[in-house]
Amino acid sequence: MTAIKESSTRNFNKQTTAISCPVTYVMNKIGGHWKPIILYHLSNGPKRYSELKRAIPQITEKMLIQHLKQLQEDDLVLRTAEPVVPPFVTYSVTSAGTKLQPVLNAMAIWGLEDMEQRINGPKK
Amino acid sequence: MTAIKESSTRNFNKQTTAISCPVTYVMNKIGGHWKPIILYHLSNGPKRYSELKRAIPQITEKMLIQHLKQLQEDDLVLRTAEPVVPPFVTYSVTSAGTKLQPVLNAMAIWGLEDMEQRINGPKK
DNA sequence: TACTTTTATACAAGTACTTACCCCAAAGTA
DNA sequence: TACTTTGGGGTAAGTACTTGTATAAAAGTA
Repeated sequence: MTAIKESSTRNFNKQTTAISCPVTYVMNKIGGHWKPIILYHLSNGPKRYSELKRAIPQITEKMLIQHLKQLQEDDLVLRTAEPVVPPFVTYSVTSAGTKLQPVLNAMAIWGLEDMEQRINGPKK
Repeated sequence: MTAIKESSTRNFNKQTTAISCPVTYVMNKIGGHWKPIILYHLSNGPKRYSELKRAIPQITEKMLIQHLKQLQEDDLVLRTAEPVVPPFVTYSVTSAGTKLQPVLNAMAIWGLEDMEQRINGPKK
């Protein structure tokens, strides 16, 4: 997960901004190219690690695991492992993750509308 | 604005994901640590470049200009320059930027609630 | 003349994020 | 024995994002 240099200006800004700006706080949790997609695939119900991997073919395993871990730390996703061999691990969204869905939907709606206007021009 | 390597896998993923995932599309527009803050300061009315700079002391001029440019390209912010010396430049939000405000608010509300729960624990 | 103000631009260096590739355990199966 | 399956871990390299510092133009002012 590549260590972060605590003392960097960048990191300091990130920390302090996240505290004073709730929007940045949210973006730190769902930013990056893969997290919204993972959350989307999990929103239809729990999925196994390998199902996610198949559902998102472009993602590398490294990225998938890394983001799943971060989403766990942020309490948006729950990991359930059964101690069998081969392993059986299931991921699902938590209640906090569920409450986030309307926000993601609102973003999606704006995004779709914006894309459309950019293609067709503003409607009369 | 540091050139982007068109052929990189990363850039390819970014492009294709933005097309198929409207949430990522939105995040590409308002992601980064400074854009939401700039939009917030502009939401209360137009501001001059130097006013923004004073309002956000931690930001470097480089970052401020860069993000303002990107916001212009994304049609979220409007730049109005009067041809005088010294320059007089005003920034304001466009209609697309205004329509984005409710989304930002929804994010802020979720963020505040999430922060609170994380501090006080879940309420009964 | 020298210095200030405003709105930037250019270049280099530092830091973070992503990708690519190789490795592992333990049980089941051919 | 050799190979497959599942859910990962580790390291290095490539790419993007942020910061830091220097510089500019043209008018006004000390």
